[in-house]
Amino acid sequence: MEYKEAKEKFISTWGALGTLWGINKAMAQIHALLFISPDPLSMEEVMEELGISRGNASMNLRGLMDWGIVYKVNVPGERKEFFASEKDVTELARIIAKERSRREIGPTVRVLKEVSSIEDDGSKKTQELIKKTKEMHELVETADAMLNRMVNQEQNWITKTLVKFLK
Amino acid sequence: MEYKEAKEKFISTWGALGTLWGINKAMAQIHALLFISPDPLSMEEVMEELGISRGNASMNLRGLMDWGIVYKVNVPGERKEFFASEKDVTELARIIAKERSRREIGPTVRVLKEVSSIEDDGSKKTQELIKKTKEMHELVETADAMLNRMVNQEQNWITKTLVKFLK
DNA sequence: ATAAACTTTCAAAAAATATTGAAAGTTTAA
DNA sequence: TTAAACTTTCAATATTTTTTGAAAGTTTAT
Repeated sequence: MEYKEAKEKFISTWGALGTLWGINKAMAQIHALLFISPDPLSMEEVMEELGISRGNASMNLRGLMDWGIVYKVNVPGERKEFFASEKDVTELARIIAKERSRREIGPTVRVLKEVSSIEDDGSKKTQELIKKTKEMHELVETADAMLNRMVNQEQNWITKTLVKFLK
Repeated sequence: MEYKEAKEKFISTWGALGTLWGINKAMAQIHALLFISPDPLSMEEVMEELGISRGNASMNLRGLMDWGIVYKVNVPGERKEFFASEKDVTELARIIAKERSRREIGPTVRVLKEVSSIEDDGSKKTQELIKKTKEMHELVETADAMLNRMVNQEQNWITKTLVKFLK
């Protein structure tokens, strides 16, 4: 396997994984392409490399910028815009974890909290609803907090400690 | 908010979250319904509660059984089949983490390993591809291992330790 | 102020995914 | 063995999501 094949394999695999995670194929592939590109790419180059339309490239590049994992880069002497991906994988993980937490977990936790706080009318089904949503609330909150801590501040201590157990 | 509203809110929120995670709406909603139901439900009851067709209920119940989070339950004196969800949230988390790891992370890790092992021809772009896929490989593997450890064996020790930091 | 170079927007089209419902299949009781 | 009770399958349909491409918008150079 040489460069071209490897690159295509990486891009398509990343795209497929993205799909499973609710990120559309084009967006995941654009990210993959920029991630392995040594230099920033223009929209034209992205379209060309991935065989996608101008509109698609434009919208998904903006999507990636909204996620905070792709930046516009100014190339001196060039009029058009160039794009580059965050290259530090740990920073990438930090951003993704944070954004997913904010966009998905947050709203869910709020509903779970709300539902688990309804008045107990004494019926079996109400009690079951309260009990289960309370448990779920606790689980989701704990998992979310762990994830955030892990990719954030206490990163080093926790990573080091956990790594001992993983070896 | 009383029972009916709370229940509907929980089911629809869980369904929406499922969608974001690549699980279809019906499947996530069936799970939510069974999860808060004090007793096992028949296919008929599931169809009725969620307003979905027989075929849809059948296929998605099977899907949930493939994930290992829903079981058939035999109700004495009844001919039809009844279904119940795994009720322990930590067990639920364990099963989901394990299955996602097996189905999604595994194949991705394999490709990353393969791509990062191509021969270095000395070119800048090949070197960047190797470097980036190696880093990504390491990150994904570490995250996956952490997740698995966390929901598995060393669960207690790690949870206790982390919880100190979360407080 | 003009026009060339470039980007964004968005309605329409295409593609992917989920759902239906009825026919085929299976199991159970008598 | 028959038929009723129930479940599964799958082609057709509906829905949702993604993509396109051309018109509208913006920026820059002169």
